[in-house]
Amino acid sequence: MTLKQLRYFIEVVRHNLNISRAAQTLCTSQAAISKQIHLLEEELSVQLFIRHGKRILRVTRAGQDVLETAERMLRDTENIRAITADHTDHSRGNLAIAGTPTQIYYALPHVIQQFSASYPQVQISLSQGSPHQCADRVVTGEADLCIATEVIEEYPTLVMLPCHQWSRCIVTPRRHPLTRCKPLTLEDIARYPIITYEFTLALRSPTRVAFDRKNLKPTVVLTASDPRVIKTYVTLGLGIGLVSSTAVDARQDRNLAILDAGHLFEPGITAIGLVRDSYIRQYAYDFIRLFAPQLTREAITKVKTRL
Amino acid sequence: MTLKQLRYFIEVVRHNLNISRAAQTLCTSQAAISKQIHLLEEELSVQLFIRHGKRILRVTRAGQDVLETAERMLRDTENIRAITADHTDHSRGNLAIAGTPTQIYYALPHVIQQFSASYPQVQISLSQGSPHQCADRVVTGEADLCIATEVIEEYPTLVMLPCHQWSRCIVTPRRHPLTRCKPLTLEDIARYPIITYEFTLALRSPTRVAFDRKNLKPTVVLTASDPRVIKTYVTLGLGIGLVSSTAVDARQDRNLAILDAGHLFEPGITAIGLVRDSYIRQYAYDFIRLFAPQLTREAITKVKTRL
DNA sequence: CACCGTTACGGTATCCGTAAGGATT
DNA sequence: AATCCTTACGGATACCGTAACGGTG
Repeated sequence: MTLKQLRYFIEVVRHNLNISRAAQTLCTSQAAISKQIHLLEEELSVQLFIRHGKRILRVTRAGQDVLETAERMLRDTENIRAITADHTDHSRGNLAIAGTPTQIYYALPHVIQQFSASYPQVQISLSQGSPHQCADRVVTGEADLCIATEVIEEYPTLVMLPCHQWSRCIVTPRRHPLTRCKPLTLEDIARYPIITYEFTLALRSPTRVAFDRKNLKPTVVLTASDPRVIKTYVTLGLGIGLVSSTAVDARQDRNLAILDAGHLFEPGITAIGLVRDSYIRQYAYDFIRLFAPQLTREAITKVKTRL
Repeated sequence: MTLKQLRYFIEVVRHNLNISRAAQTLCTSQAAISKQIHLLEEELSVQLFIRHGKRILRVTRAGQDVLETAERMLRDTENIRAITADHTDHSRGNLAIAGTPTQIYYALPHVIQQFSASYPQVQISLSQGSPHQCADRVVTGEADLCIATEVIEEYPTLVMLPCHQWSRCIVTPRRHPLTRCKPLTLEDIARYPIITYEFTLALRSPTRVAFDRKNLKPTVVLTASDPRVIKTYVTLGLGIGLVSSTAVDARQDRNLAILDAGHLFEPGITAIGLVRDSYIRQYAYDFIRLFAPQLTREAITKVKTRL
């Protein structure tokens, strides 16, 4: 059993059981991968794949179980690299962050500015996506951490650290009838077409629950994951926006009216996601502390080692 | 980075930084190990060892951190082997149990008899030692599980599953004056020289606490980890024995008087120890259930994944 | 002097890439 | 017909064991 064999196995599974494609990303030949996997299967005397002739159809049960452990081993090789990199040079390295657009555009710029000042040698890479896409990137190792606008619990290897609460608000064109509703109620809101995030009105989401409780069925005319998109279409008069308060700013959004809706919906929670087994470099701890001061190194280790 | 390199590194550390001895257990040459470790250090661009000329003095801090992760990786290779073995043949394999003499001689025989009847193809190996030695064997991977007479919390990778409570008793030669003390008190016991386990009267142990509370300072004339040894010397009149009730049997120990002391000391707890990350084979789960029926597969996984 | 780690060297085994073969969609 | 996995083969590479070298206690 070699790391290479496990690596190949994992990459084939990740490429939908296509050895040829896996070979491309691994910079080797199909034959090499095929051979190594056969050797692995021989050594373990287990079929990892169910084959039909010369096609790989799916992963066996044994293969599934092996896969989980192999993935941890691969993560551990990355951990070892991170450990040694940390020991040779604290201040140099990469930090890949996956975040939702709200975080990337509104919460992070200030944090990253500060961080970059103290760690000019650390290359930061940002990628944006839905909360689940972000979580995915962390689990697969493409990102070191994710910052999402909700707590994701589907992944056993992912640890979510709650950071901040955030409330929701309604944005409308200026002089919109809603601006005269004081206090603002759910009934008022439900009267107008809504533009909001993809998952805001998903089943059992806090907002959906709030409307359901009053038997209101608001219409959603448009969804987007980027609050700037939402605000643009609100300006065009397509509907009213239901977004996070972090995504609005009275000065920047002068062409919009901002109506606080914190009293109408349960607050949301921003959380940082990490892979449980992953080694966190010193500067990553520092980054997290800039984002959420209560998350000290000790606090994080505690959450990571317990459940 | 290869598994071989990590394996070599770990084994050198385990052999007190002696490459030559490590080479023996690894069935290879000193030169091979030396080279691979240098290659590893080069790839990671980190010194794993502090050397003085051609002596290896100690492990660097970086080396320590790498070691921990490397050990998990090695454990994971064992896990993969166990996984695949489980899928090819549920009923064949090894089960290495480390236990204290009390468990090995008194609690386990019946369990192992039953187990062996349902899994005749599983080779059981028993090793005995002090609770800490047993825990050590599990942590280093020499044993799959340990059964100890106390809960050991020093090892972060070790998960202890409480199984049974046990009480203590006093064994004396027949017609000993103590047999006439009814009810038996701590003061009575403290009047005679005591023969007991090594750690029974350690600081803050339940027994020590009981004596301390009454300001009694019993004398211990002899300690042993094996209750049969203790009983032998009790028979010879050296003193009275303070042992676990599991270690006495009215029929087998006819030449001794057995006095229950459950009302005088806090009960002890028998626990099974497992390495958190380890894959547990089906028959091992079955073995554990034979020993402690409440420890189902689900119960164990729960404890293993949470803290 | 005994022990030990490092370096050098030659043989072997392994692994890769190319290319051909065979199976499936 | 196109795609894809497997097998075969030759060459390059990596690895190991032996042995000599250089430090250390």
